[in-house]
Amino acid sequence: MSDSDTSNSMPERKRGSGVKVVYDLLRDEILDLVLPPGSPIDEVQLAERFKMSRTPIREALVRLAGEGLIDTLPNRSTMVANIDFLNLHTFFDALVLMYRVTTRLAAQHHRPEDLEVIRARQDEFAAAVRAQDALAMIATNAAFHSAIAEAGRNPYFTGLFNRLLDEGRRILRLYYQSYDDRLPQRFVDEHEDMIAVIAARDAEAADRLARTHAEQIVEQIQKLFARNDRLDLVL
Amino acid sequence: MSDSDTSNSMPERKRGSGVKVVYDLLRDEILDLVLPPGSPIDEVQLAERFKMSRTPIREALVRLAGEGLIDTLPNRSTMVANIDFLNLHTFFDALVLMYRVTTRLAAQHHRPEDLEVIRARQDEFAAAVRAQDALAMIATNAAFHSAIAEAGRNPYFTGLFNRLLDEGRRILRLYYQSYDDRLPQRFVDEHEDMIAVIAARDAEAADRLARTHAEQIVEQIQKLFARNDRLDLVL
DNA sequence: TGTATTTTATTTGTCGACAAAAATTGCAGG
DNA sequence: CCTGCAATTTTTGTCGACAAATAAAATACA
Repeated sequence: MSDSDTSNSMPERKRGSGVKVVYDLLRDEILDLVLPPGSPIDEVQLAERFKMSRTPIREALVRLAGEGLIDTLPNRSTMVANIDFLNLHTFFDALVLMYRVTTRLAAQHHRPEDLEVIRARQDEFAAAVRAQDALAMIATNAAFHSAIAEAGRNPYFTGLFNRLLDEGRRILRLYYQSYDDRLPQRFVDEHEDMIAVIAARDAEAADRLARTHAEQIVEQIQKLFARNDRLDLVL
Repeated sequence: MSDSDTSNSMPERKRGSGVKVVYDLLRDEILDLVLPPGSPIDEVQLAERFKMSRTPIREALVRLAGEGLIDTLPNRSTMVANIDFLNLHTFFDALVLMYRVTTRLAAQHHRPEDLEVIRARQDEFAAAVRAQDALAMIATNAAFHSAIAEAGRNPYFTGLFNRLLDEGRRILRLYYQSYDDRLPQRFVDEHEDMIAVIAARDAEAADRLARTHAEQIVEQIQKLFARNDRLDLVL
């Protein structure tokens, strides 16, 4: 055996890092649907899984609840937040608007180093499309647009937008785990166009492109829904 | 003596209510600048002030940190979040856009009972203007627009908008506590116009009105800043 | 006197335990 | 067999205590 577990009863974990570990992992598991919507969350189970007290677990849960990723009834069980399919249009409205405004702001306020990051994300997205890896497409697409939003440098918008992208990741994964459609190559091309107009600092064109791009994505999602709604409607 | 403190060592406080009490009060004190930006927050002091353990205090602080009302350095002191005067334009951008979109959605999706609430808020705002109570104006104005946003029924937008209104409350209070300018009667009239176009379900007019209204408020704030900047510039 | 280093004090993160609330089970009576 | 109540188990909110990390103070040394 290696030296990693010889005389080691210390937690080997730095003070204050516990919450972050739990928070990050739970967050990923929720967004990846490893913990599907409605799953009960047991504090003591998590406590023994991470080998720490319930206190840091609880703090992580409070933060997740603050972001709307888990629902917590007082004195009652806490569970992974459900997806409100009945009001999806509010999600789409917000998503399209944030696509537009963040891309527009990126065209206005980006700095040279931002473009490199955006370019890198686009390359990753293109690779995912080539590999026809639907899950990777979802993740890299979100990262691409998040990078654009960061270049816009408005923390209020990036905050909301990242939350929307997270929620979208959950929604898409819900369908792409059974149907591995490949997102069209067109999205890759549109991303290229978006990079071009951002680099050219053309705010109007950026807005226009982002809008049509977002609306196409929304349409794509709605198509998936229409196709699946007659199968597993479990209201 | 009455029977309220005879044989009463019970906390007289319901289980689970502690966090909410602390959260609500701290939140109000932060927004009202009773706790000015940069104030240190001492957990144990709060604990003895509210006569409870540090645990619920901590949970309230985590939630406040999630909303950006306090900043918390790991293993270091936590303090009331500062106002980023250098990037106020990002705040204004977000505020104007949310004014527009929430008012537009209210015109599209409001129900009859929403109008009654909005009307009530507007009356309160008008009363505050008549009384020339600047602090009440700030609060009732925020409540008025928050009610409009609720009528728009998009939780993503209302969430961000309420946060922006909170931040605006802090910013305004910072100046109105020394300068009790009276916000012009024009705002009252514009509010009336907004109610009218919302009731008429005229989304375009609602958008237009909200935009000019918001931009006037921003202008008002910027005037205050220009006037005060040459006095207490403490960079 | 000023600076570096050790010592003390304060504060924060974590823990185990306990008590209240809800969920579950067991039981009695119809 | 079902229904309503009592007892038990499980789960959640709170507490006091302890230890790590940092800040402050004290001391040593140049």
